[in-house]
Amino acid sequence: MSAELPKERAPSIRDVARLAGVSHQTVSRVLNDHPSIRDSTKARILQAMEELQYRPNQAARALSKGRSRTIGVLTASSTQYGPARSVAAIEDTARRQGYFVDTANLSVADPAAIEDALEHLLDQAVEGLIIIAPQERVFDVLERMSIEVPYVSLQSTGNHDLRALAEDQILGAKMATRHLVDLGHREIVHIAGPQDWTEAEARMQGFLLEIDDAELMTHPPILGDWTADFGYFAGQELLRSRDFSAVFAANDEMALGLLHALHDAGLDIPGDVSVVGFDDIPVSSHTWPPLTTVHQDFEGIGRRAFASLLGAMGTIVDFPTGPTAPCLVARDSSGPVPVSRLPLLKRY
Amino acid sequence: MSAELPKERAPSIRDVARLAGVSHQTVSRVLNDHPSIRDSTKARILQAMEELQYRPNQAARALSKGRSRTIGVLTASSTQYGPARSVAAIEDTARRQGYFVDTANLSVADPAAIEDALEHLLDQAVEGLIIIAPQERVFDVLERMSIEVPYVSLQSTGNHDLRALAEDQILGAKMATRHLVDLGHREIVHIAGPQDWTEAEARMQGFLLEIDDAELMTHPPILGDWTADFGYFAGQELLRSRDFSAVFAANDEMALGLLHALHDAGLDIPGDVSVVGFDDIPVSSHTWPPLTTVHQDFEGIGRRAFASLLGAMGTIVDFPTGPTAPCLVARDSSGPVPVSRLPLLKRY
DNA sequence: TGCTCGCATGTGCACGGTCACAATTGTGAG
DNA sequence: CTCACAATTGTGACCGTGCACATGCGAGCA
Repeated sequence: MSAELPKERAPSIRDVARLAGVSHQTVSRVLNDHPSIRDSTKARILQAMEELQYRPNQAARALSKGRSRTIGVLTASSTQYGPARSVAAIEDTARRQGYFVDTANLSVADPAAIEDALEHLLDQAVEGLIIIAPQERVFDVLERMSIEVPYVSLQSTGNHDLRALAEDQILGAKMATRHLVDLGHREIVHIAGPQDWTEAEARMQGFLLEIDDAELMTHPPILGDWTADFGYFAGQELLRSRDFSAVFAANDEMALGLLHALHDAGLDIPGDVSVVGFDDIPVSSHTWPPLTTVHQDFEGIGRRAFASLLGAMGTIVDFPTGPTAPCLVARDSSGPVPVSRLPLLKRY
Repeated sequence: MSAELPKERAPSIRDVARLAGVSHQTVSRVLNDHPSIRDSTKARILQAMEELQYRPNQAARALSKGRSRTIGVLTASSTQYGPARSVAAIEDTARRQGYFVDTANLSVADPAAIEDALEHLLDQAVEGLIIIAPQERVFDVLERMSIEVPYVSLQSTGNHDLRALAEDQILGAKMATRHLVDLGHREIVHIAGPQDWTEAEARMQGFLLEIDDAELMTHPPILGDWTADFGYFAGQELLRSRDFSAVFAANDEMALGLLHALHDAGLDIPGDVSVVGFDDIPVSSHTWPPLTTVHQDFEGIGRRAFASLLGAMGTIVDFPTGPTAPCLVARDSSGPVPVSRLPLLKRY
């Protein structure tokens, strides 16, 4: 904690000008590195800035240029590992490009809250929006408010060039499913994410496509809410009502809850049941047993989203946005289908 | 994605004034709800605003008032559950109070990066700073840059009125340790967090205080880095070199890694070894076995930090900041000390 | 030598609010 | 009916930068 008592105004471009013996405009030119300035003048000005600890006033700049150099990030799940990671990457990339990032977090995703959060971001005159709250409702509100700012959704609704992301999700889910099929599993069930999340849908789609490819059948996926609690609940349900030798959960948290339920029932993993998750959150390699999952490049996704937004804002993008294709990380929660599986499961 | 072609300037206070047939100043008064305005006039102006979709320009306001209504959050670990949760709470509270939040994330915590991030925030003319990067280095940089903005650290260095937080950390650690002592454990080891994190220090301190109170002895704590990977490594080390019946890990991730190592060694939890974590991250209730841990009110901490910052910024705080004392959540990873423990452990 | 041209720099205003102060209108007492 | 005084509204300057345009100056060329 600290503060200066005088509370005087910060030095302005004119203060610098006076000290350097030039006009304020010349100082401005230095700030925007205009080509034609004598080197000696420039040096003098830079020194004056240094001396006064000059710091350009963003508000004034925004006012006069009509550009805030700020983007808004609307997130509905900033406490989850993936989104948090992506947001961090967005912030990092944006900062490098001289942009500021304003975040608005949705604790509840009802329309009023969504609108409130968007209003807040718009009040800041953001030049673009990144949405990490892929519920359809958000887009409804976005539509209704007739937002005049370019926006990009991390989860891709398919309208813009982030489509690649959705494809990655499908691919990842196919890889996970294929992995189980290759291990000999024939009765595989899927615990999906919330219906209105594009990611959840893509993963489910990938699962179903692969099941179809392998000419297998499956029960309708259970629709969850991403939480470990739900995974636990789903596990209990599955044990009560279904025959299966493998489960593909749409994210690691649900997979974790599922493991818990299976353990509770005295089942061996992967002896009795194989489990595969999605995301590769940091604890996945230390669950018991360590979780087979699909690794995602959350940071790449974030960078890509920002690049895409810059594009939509009319800026040419010239920095690496390198996304990585998802890859399967086979650990110990998945294994060959047990020969003696059926009698064991029938008990439940 | 969407955009208006005309690209005309947004309506200003003067446009509203013209439409309502008043002076721009009167409009301004409505915006700042000045007391003496005729109701009829006010109504007319409000309607004009509505009609023009008027939105006050924050940049202009900031420029003329010299206040940005923005606070900066510097975080070094925004992808971890606790900090993420606190940041979300800060953002939420700030928004409710009409403040904007600018975040800068430290991917690496070297002085240059810290300085860069701080520069970025100061460029935005933030009125206050919340630091969630409690490494001492950050404060060194803060000192060196002679920041003129009030700041508050989420982890409390003891200089300001967040001291309560540190006390909570100590208390929580004491509760965890006491829990193990009460179960009959006499050889308890501690896996601590990084040395330069105030939280890690507070938890270690709580542990040592309680051990002392119980007139027990302990090995010097192992200094970790908060990650599950480290917890796993630490577990292997402990098994190789120490006798113990219980471990108190400074956070849940490390506790998780530790569980993994213990499982690998074929040990039963809590039959052979009891484990207690700290934080109560959402997956803790679904690890195997479910983890006994200390629940923290991350949101309360965030709110409290913001309130404290407002105080430092000279604003009277009049909203609930309710922090919750930490509480022990006893699950299945801790149990009575095994009678036949010593011979079993000696093997390692 | 006179004129054009490009570089380096200066002048004045606009951006969209707020503030201090002035002007106008309304109200009640004498 | 008049006047003091409060309630309401208006006027103009200013916050810090950037832009459009003007100016001064030296070089190149006929």
